[in-house]
Amino acid sequence: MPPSTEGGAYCFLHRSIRREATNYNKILINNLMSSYNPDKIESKWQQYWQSNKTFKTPESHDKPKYYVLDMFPYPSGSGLHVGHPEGYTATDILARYKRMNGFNVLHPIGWDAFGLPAEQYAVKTGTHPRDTTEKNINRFREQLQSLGFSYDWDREVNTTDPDYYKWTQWIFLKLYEKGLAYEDDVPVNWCPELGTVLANEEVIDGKSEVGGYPVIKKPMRQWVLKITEYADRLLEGLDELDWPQSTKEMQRNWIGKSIGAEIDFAVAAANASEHIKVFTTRPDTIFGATYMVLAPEHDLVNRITSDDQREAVEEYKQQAAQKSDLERTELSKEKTGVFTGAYAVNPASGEKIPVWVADYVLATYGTGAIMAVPGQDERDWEFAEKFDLPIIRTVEPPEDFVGKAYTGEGKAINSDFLNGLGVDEAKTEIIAWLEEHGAGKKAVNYKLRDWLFSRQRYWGEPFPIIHVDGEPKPLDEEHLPVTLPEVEDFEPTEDGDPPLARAEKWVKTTDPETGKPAVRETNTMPQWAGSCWYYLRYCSPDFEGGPVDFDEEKYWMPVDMYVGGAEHSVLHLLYARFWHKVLYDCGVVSTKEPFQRLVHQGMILGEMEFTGYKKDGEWISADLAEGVSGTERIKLQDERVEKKGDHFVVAGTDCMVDAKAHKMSKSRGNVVNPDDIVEQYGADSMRLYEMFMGPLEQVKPWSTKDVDGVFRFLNRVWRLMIDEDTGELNDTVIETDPSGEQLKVLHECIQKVTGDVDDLSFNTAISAMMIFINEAYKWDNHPKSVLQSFMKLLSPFAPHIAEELWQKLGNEESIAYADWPELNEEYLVSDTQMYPIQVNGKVRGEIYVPRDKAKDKEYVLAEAKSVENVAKYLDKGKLVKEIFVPERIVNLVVQ
RNA sequence: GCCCGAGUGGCGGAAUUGGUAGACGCGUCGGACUUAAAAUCCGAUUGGUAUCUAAAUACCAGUGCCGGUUCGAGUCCGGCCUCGGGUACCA
Repeated sequence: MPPSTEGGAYCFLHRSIRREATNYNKILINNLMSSYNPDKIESKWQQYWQSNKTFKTPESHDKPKYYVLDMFPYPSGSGLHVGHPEGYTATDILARYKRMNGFNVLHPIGWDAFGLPAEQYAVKTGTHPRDTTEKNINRFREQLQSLGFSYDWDREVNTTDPDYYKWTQWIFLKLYEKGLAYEDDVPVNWCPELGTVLANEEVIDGKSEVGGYPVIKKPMRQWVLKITEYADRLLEGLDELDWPQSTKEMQRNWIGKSIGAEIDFAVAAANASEHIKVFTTRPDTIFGATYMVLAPEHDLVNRITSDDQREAVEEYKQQAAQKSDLERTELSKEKTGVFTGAYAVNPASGEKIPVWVADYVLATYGTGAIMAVPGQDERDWEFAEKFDLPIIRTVEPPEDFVGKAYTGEGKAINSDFLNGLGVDEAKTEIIAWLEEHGAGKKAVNYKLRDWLFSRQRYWGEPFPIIHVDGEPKPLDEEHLPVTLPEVEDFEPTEDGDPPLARAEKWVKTTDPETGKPAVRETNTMPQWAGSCWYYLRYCSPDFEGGPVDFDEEKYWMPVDMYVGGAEHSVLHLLYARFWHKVLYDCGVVSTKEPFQRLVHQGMILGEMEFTGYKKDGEWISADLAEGVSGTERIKLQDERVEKKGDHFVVAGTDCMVDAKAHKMSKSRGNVVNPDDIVEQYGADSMRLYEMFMGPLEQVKPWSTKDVDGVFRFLNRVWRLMIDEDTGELNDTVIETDPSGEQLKVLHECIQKVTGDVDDLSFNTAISAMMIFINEAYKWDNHPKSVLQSFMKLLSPFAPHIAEELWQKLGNEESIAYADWPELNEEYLVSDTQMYPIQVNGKVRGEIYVPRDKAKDKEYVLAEAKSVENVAKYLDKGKLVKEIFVPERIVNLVVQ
């Protein structure tokens, strides 16, 4: 994935309890030798898993499969931050859980390793991006392994590996073959000061993110992928996916399908052969079209502008061209435009209407021209009002309607043969009429643009394209991969050509087919390319006959669970779906959609911060401080703040403070480094805490002191079983038949954990395990069978401690493939049933009834009424109704 | 502006179909153990009122705000407010 916010080094002052303890006397140290020691057991089991290849993906297809995937990371220089392990822990729990439930699990990881930071570092230091990338990957791998994730490391993929990008290039050739890749002159973000092209994300307010230099649009020859051809299929495919509604909605909006009509308006000027084609979703309002607008970039502008208006139009075009996209929208409150001097004929009414140029019409959407219907369009109304153009309502607004343009439902008026029809009927009617008169037809439009697929960068996949006689020509498959050439300098050339142009020997080549001189394509692919299909490579990472072995794809795909950040809701997920559908059409894959279920983990924010404001040395309220000059922001410790009403105030005052958890960022200095947490508490605590914080998909503030809670829990688990003096099992851990109570507690835990893991409610699953341990501490014996079952429940969450204790309980095999405990509902039933007794909906008492009477309405009601505190209410009034919900509640209604 | 999501103790959160609001954890307070500290263990912890004190019990209010449906609403319906995310002249 493209780099997101990166973490920096952050040093924790909070020191480990275990570490501190080492300064104390010998006895203590001896004890510590047998106390819970994550350092020791975690490295032991990580080595065990690795040397035994415990998590090697099964080769056979004999069991049901489960493919659980993380969005692979961009290996940045700052290493993992605490956001990464959140999703990774969730998927790891699922992977381990499914293995124990008899699934063949594919749980891989890899590196989205092309990208800008390594290249920028190369520009600055001359270090080859390959070296930077390799170093970063090694760091990431180590960090991931230190968290005990059960990835199959034999299936690791790396987008920068020529053996991988060979197939990225191969897929590009398929796109080219199918006519889905073409060259076009496209305006790009060109920064003259930096002498480079910038990605949209690198341009902020029309200036370069780095240096703040102006950025202009400059047309350049670019590769473009025809994703628009798949717009409909990308839209329809969404329906069957188990994805967050909001993400599907965002993709739908992005594709932006709208159904309407294309209508031709004849130009009523001297040279009357011209037509203006418009797209509209409201053809029913055509009788209200009182003028037309062309985008400033529209081809027809020059041809139809009258001589006396030419100067004004030219000037307007100039102005519009200089505006950045942002300026255009920023100034949107005030509409601008110029009359062309030309008129067109409304094909429905036969009226002559003026044609204007205005930048509120976008050249890139629809036909770049509109029929303006101020009566039913707010923008048109605004424009018409400003330039005093006629307004005709063609839909009758409701009587109580107050406002300008009316865009709602209603009967057609002022519309000749459409009068009286509703909006939908009128649309159908007018489209038929237009088609009949050759003036228009039904049409569909999309917001989705074709995908600009080339970058003027070094660190990306080279295109498998040469140019012969100025024409692009694809290379044959046998010439793949086209590997990146070595260059001295990673910056663009002085002419603005991409860095690859510096590799002259590489660029100048010959056409292998004809022997003619040829030049190689010097653009590279964008970072999205590698991430568009990596999930397929995992199915058969060493396959040499194509991007993926069809049989493996057929078994493993689609991805059953895909977890990653919501920031990839549109682009990555849409591009990957697009490629997947193309590969489906090529017969490379058997599935129409790659990711069946998708979940976004919520962002982890920094620790809660309190900020107070002072002016002239006095506290002032935060809500008053904004915009007041000379205020001073002061970060406050927790104890200097107290809650008053709905908000927090500086202790002892009425001055409000800002209480907020902020996004982690280097500049704010609130980045938490997972390494520090692992060092202090161990990987199991880290995993457990990240899952215990709250629901996976929710945004949550980090709180290091809360890690103590899960760390204590693991200590309690350890001590329940292990005698700290001997390091052996406690005397209470014995081979014996569990009591009914013990079975009840265990099976309640089994039920809760199993259900919660299925629902991804990891936080409540952990809470259920805590309850189990709290209960188990009350027992004077601990049957091994019960503890074994509990260790299985714990193992997906805290695998190291689970393996260690599993072994201490006498098991020789890893717990990773132990059978998940089976729920026996019989054990859940207690001897008595408790009923809360309400009077008029308020709880006034509770009763316990024997199990065999639990559903006996007469009995329960009689018992209920005999409760002293209930009876006193019954005495006061008349019992009018009795509500009895079996095994739930009793409510007595008294008047 | 539009589209999504969320508002529950001092804090993170729980309550999966309308059925005892605050599980579990953090923090805080009190106690036990200890020469002492740490660790550990036990108890209390939404606010208020009443019963002489304590224990205990009872009652009232309480899930962003206002209203509704229901025997019963954190949960359902209508109208707002606040925060977060996305998107923005898309005809």
